[in-house]
Amino acid sequence: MEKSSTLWDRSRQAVVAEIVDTALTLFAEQGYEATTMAQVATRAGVSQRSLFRYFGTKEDLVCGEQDALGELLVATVEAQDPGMSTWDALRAGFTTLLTAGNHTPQRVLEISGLIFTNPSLHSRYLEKRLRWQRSLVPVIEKRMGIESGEIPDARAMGVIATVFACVDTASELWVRHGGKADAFELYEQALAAVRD
Amino acid sequence: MEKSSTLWDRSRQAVVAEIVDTALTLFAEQGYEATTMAQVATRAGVSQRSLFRYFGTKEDLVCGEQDALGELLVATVEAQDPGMSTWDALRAGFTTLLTAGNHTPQRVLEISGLIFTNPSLHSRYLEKRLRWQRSLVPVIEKRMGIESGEIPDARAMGVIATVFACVDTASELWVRHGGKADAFELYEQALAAVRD
DNA sequence: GGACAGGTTGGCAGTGACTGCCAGGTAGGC
DNA sequence: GCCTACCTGGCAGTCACTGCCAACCTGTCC
Repeated sequence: MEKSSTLWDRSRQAVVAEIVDTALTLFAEQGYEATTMAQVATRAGVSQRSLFRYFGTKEDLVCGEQDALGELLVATVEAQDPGMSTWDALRAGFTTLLTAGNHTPQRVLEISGLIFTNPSLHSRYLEKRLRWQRSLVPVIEKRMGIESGEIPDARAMGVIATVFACVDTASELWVRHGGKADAFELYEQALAAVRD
Repeated sequence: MEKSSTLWDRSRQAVVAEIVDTALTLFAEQGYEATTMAQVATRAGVSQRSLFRYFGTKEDLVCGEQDALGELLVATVEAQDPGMSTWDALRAGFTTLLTAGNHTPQRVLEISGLIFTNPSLHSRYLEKRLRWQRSLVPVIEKRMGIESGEIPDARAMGVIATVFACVDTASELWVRHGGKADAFELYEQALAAVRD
């Protein structure tokens, strides 16, 4: 059972990767909006119905793997030394994400470019990021010595939202510099301006 | 020409207001997703085609007026005394927004609730907010004594994004407290936690 | 080897948001 | 009254996405 499940998983992973690949190629060729799911399905050699089973939405073709990264982020932040400052713990989390993606820098730039230039993709991405923020709340509350209630604490939420805001700022500027700027440096600049 | 345009504008405003009203009623009755544009059109007494001419998308039925508020925000921030700190200028902008809406608190709560509970609405809202942020960049750069280039400055973008993050935090918590909390106080808490 | 059960795939028909096009109406300037 | 211009409604079409059903493939138990 384990072996077969692993086998299936592997073939599934391969199919998913190939679909993403053809999709990104098509997006690069014709643009995101102009590419239909039918085209992606045909080119990738699966039925449209199966395509929608693999990726619930068209946007997931681009930001589908975000969910896994979110869990990694939360886990990493949670694993940081409790003595470390909240800011440093969150930075450590994002630093881990930087190296966790299994994509080449070119591909990351390509995907990020897609996300930042396409409104519907961008909002989808923001929505996913928001889920990360929510799942970080208890972790950060604990770290800040705040008792977790049913409704999050404004201080914890504010800190989390701010770090994400600066990360987002850095990402966008990194993309607009064509990947030539140092994203980490941009993040530090943004956060320093905020915290004086 | 002026008079007639005003007349048209007025009737147009009335139609728009009535459509929004029926839409919000339907959303409250059946939920946002479960309500179709055809229903809204029929109930409001316009054709589906005209409904889509008034509101380009279903989401605009809820967050359509945001664009006007964005311009007001930028204008207000720009009009603040140059001696005032960046943070205070931005706060002044949002304070103006608080009183600018022509809705009752109940309605604001209803709309905010819709936005925060519905993912597609929420991301649409975030996207609009992002456009506000972009248009604020030159204003804030000037205020911070930074020369505006083609690509925004990380410090200015970071500060703007942070203020929006805290405003968003305060709004969400305000909604989750059923409108019973002081949104302004929540904002101050969030920002204070960020800036130590 | 053959029946069986679980999960996977493909086609098909449908819904709902949204758009382009065309015909008809309606208000304002002459 | 006439013409121009804009607004409106209806119609048909596209596209993302879903439910349903039949075919299928795979490993299992007899």
